[in-house]
Amino acid sequence: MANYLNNLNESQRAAVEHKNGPMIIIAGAGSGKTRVLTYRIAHLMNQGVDAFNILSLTFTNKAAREMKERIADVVGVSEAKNLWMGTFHSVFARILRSEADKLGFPTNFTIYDTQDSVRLLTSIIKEKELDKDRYKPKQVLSRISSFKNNLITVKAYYNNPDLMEADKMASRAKMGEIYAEYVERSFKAGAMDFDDLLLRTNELLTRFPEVLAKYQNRFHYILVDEYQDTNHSQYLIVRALADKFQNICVVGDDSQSIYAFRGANIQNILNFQRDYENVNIFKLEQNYRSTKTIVEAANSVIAKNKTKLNKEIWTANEDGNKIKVMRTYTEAEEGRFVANSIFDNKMNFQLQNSSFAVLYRTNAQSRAIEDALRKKDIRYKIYGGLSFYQRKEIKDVLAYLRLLVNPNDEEALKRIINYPTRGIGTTTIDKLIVAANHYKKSLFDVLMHLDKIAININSGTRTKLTNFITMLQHFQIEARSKNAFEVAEFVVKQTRLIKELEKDGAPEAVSKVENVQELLNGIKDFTEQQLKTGNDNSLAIFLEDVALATDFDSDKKDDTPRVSLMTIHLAKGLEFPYVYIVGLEENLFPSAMSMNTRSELEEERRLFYVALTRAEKQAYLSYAQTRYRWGKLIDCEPSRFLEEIDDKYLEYLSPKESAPSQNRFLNEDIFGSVPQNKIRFKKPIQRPPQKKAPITKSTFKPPQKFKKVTSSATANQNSNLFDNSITVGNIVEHKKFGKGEVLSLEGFGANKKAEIRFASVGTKKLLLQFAKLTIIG
DNA sequence: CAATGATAAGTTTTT
DNA sequence: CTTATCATTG
Repeated sequence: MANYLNNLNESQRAAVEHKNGPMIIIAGAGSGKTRVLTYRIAHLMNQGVDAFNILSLTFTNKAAREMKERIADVVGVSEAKNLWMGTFHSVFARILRSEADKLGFPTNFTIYDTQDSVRLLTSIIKEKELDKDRYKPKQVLSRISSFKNNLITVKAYYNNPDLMEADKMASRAKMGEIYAEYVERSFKAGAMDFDDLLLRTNELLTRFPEVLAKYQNRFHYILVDEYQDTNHSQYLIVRALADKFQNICVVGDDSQSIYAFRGANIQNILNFQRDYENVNIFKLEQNYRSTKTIVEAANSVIAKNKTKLNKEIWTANEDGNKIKVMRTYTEAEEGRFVANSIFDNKMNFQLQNSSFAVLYRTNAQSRAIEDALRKKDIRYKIYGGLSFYQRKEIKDVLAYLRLLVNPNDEEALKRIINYPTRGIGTTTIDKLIVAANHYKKSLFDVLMHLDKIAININSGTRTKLTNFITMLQHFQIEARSKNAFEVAEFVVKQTRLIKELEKDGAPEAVSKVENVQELLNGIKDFTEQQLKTGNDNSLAIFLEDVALATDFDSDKKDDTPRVSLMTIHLAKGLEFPYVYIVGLEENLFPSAMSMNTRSELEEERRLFYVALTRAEKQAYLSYAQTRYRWGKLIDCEPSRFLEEIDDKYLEYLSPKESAPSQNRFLNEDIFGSVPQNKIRFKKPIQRPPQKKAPITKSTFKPPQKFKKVTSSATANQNSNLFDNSITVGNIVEHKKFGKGEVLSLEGFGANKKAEIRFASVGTKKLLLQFAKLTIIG
């Protein structure tokens, strides 16, 4: 079985065979990094290292699972099972569970997700009667998060005049107070947020030398993937654990560091050689994934960054096609371009949907793509966005389960104390919170001892609260004799949650019911799985998996090949033959929020680099000249990244410069079923510089067929663009507002608005493209 | 206290 | 445009 080494090139093999001492593998995009990592682990095991002594930290749980499978192919399933493998968060959550008592946490501590954290902060800010516009819960959370990621505890915060000064300057002087209360409250609730999982691990390892020694001795070999995306807290954990044996292997690519916004510190990888002695450096510079064009184009982009390690990514692959650039007038057209192009490629080259990925900067962009794909009957799957477990109906059910596992879980309790409605309103809940804070007890404790505390609640409400508690206790008793699935089923039945949803009657309620049912199925699967593997099938583990699940983990058994839609962040580590990167516009990509500093911009550029290097055969870049933002049409400029790619790698599918109005029809023809390669432009068609000519009736008359489409505004959002028949003085009729007189017109094209005085509702400004107006005089 | 409708605010990126 | 929060009424 040792022949796996023959599958490696020289530098890969050297990295796999290096056994002891600190080592860093600088692995360029597509250089076979995962393969090296898996083979290295398998190789260690083949050389007699016990699986129990290997800790491997990956970026997603899915990556861990897949690596385990591949290792199992080499060393056998039963051996591979014993490996410690997973994300930082999941591995250390597991360790924290077994050591929780030392830190004063219950073994069944809850993991707060972002939403829970935000809710708790909202509550705290309200209780302290602070201005919630000044203290925006989300911003406060990200500040606290950065404290935690840098191991700044509440105490450390108060010992740091600079930090306090900074908050004062930002007129958030009470930041420390909020931070303290937040920590106190989550502790009381027996809950850790995402950052706590790392911070508390650090606390555990620092405060308890015997615990540190235990895990140091357990993990003889430590491997960290995506090292460029580790934050300070993670860095310290790794350092502490590796301190004894120094068998630390980190893998990463500084060019793919894209998580600075959540505390990732690119210096971790840049300084690795300074942090450890006698570091062995391995560079994987040969790209096996992409064509020469793609590799070199990506190189030409990343070369613009100043902060980076020296490496030269090259490939022996064929040149391949040029990267195709498409400009469209609207985002809807951009979607259609993508859908049609995928369709054509599928037909021309007999490809499956799974060969394609559409990557975007923000989740909101998926909509236009989805619409277009649906119209073409192309199956797709969206990764990320609102994940299944974040949906309201799911979180509600989960809240009940969370409460069974950890009654002190404040956020879960607040969530369901009045859902389904049982007559316990905000006034009562506020009173309970005040009491809980006063007695320094959890909400649940207060509820349990209502009769023993001073609280002003009338007898009717008191009964309701007692009933609620009785119900919970009932659930707890059931939970003792039932498995996770049975409990969940019982809870859903008893609370009539599904009935509640059904009586709602809204169209989306149906899918909510389905979702709850699917959750139950999921728990059933989980229970059976756990039973089979002999693992603990407790609800606690299920809830932990749910809280830490990366979206990729929830792969449903569904073998229909689908086009993948995801943000570029989620695409890291993946590869697809055909990749469409959409929305290449200034303020979108690079994001408007990330253009203030050089380092932010460099991160955006790395993001673009990551996107580009996902492609194996063919990359497409597209941008729209207008885009809807909050319902308003805005003009867009092409992204600077388009300019940054050496022109020799690009091929423009649309004329580089031309009036949008004329171009629109050209594009419309391209969208037809004509095979694409017949109408490609070899060179950008140069047109006289004619920037954004306002579209007015006098410039041209649209062909008849477009006019016809206009009648249905939903079919083509720009439809009324060409409907210029309305003039000042017209009497028009509106479906809802009735008759009115057109007072004035403003704006052009899709932005064209009319001010109309209606007899019924007075004067209103309406966007012509949406308002369905009939001219009656 | 609950249900309904009005208004405001918000989109980077995620464990 | 969508979601969350607020204000009003029953």
